[in-house]
Amino acid sequence: MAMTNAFDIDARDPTPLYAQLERAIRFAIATGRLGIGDQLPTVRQLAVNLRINANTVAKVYAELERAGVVETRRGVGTFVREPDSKTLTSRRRTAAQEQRLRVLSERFLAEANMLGFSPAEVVEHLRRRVREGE
Amino acid sequence: MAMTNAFDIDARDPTPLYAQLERAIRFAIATGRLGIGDQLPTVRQLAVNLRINANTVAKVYAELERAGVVETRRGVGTFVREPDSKTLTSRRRTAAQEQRLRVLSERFLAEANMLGFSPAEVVEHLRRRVREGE
DNA sequence: TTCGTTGTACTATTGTCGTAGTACAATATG
DNA sequence: CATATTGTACTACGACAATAGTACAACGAA
Repeated sequence: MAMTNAFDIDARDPTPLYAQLERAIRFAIATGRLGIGDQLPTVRQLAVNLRINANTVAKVYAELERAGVVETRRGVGTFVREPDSKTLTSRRRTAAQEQRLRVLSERFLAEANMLGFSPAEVVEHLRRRVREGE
Repeated sequence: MAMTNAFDIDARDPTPLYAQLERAIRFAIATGRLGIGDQLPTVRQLAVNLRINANTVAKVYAELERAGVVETRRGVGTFVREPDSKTLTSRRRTAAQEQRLRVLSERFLAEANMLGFSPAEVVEHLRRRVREGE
């Protein structure tokens, strides 16, 4: 059972809860903390854990279902789906994307720095979290 | 002329515009793109540039003023203030900041993932950058 | 079959976000 | 002085976010 639950949600963050949760779940899958076939918490259970409304969780699950990230079966649960072949192949690596990653990274490091984290600390933080799921 | 180009905000991002703009301005100051005493664009001008409502810009300026980041003078403009001494010293490491870093990390990795970069690739990219930057 | 669980689908309510428009106060400039 | 510019304050409106509550549909298991 994938019971490392409680995704990172911050009600004080101005980003909508549903957006935070969707990111957190995709993050968990991308880092391997949630593997293919793993069951996600039930709508009601996760709502209780995160102290948010069940409707919000249901909205996220429905969106992830629509995106093909998870598969939901009534009366059973919600499970991580195998990545679609299209999702994997339709991504060319271009110089423009490298550039955008650099910009993204710079902004990320700067924002973390505003929170009082040094670049080295941030890298270490990320390294640990990405490692968690393998 | 102060700031020619606009700040980086995205209406498609679920994060509220005012939050994006506030972050962008703080970011510009933190990275030195906006120096102490520099004038920010006027409320109306920035609204036109970013194609958002003037009220939204005004809300951000008011918040930054309240936070002591900028100084506003009617009929004149809005200017970057000198950092308050308290602002510098009161940066203790708290659990809330750790939580914010986690949320920030997830947003970052999610965005990078949409560019086609896996979490492991992103971490490696960052690791190299940080090492080079020093 | 019955029962409980899970996802889904509604209604209703509250608060926030963003826009549009107007008016006003303070300042610089001619 | 008058005028334009800048920030501020306010109303109103539509859309969305989040909540609470209820009911229903599909499935597994007893």
